[in-house]
Amino acid sequence: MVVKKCPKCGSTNLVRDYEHGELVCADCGYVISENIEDLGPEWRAFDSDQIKSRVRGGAPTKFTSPNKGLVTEIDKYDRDIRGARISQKKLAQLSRMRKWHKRASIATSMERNLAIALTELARICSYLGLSDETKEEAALLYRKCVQHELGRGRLIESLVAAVIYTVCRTQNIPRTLDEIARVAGIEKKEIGRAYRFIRRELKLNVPLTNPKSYVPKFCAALKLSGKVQERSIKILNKAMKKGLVSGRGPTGVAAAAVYISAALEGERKTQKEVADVANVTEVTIRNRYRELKKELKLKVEL
DNA sequence: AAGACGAAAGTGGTTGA
DNA sequence: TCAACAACTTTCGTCTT
Repeated sequence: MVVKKCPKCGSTNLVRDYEHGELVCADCGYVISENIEDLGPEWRAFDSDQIKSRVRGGAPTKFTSPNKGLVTEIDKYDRDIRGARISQKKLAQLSRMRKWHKRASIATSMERNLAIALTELARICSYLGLSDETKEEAALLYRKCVQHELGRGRLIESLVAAVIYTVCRTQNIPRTLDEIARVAGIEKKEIGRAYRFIRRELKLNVPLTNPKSYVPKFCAALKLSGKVQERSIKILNKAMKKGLVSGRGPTGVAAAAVYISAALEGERKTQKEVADVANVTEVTIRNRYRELKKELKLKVEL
């Protein structure tokens, strides 16, 4: 995979905001591109040699389809290979073949489980606006869970939700347990339990949620400028050095930083507006805001 | 009238015995 | 499994713009 760097500060710690198609530097807040390009393999060919060398590659292996994308399908183009029409009798036969071919391909119970899980996974990812890359990562992790026989005595859906949550955390994509619980239709408590379980069993090292990754999301929702984003990131960097971040809810910290930055940049939002998009209360914003103001000696004029 | 502020009491989750 | 604990929320009264 191509590792991109921030042109401003050189950091590789980039955060994606898929809802608004932006790539943002987590260290200085610089907005790198309006449209996130496809980071997957490039299948273009520029001359005939390349065409020859690449044409037999086929599509990239997909973890989201039950058979990893390597299917033999009987198509629905009811002609023989010369393009002549097929008789009614043959047509019925073909349709039966299609049916059984399809059934045979999801025959074992594990594969049936996967088929259900991956459908659900695709649905949730789409609702959460997650990229294909993230979706594939989640599908891969789900397969790993199945191999390790996690998920026994657990709803398929809660494992799927937990896997998605895990991948979002590792990829620094700002999605809260609440958001995932809402679209998955599973209780937050249940997802959290499944999440801790797979983290323990697979010995995953999931980093703490960085408040910085929420900044682009909140700013976009509040229609705030890139200036505010950069400022928020700066504030959060300082806050982290002072230890004002650990132990506190990442959304609350991020919300306070955005609230302060908006005021400093003359794009003031009310505490309630910020609180709503961050899904915390005004009181929490006030508490974090007070800490930040005190420790960082910020001069915020009302 | 609306927003900002903070105190006090209540809630749900984590942790350590 | 239970109790202590910290973070967060709810609620409410007061002050500021």
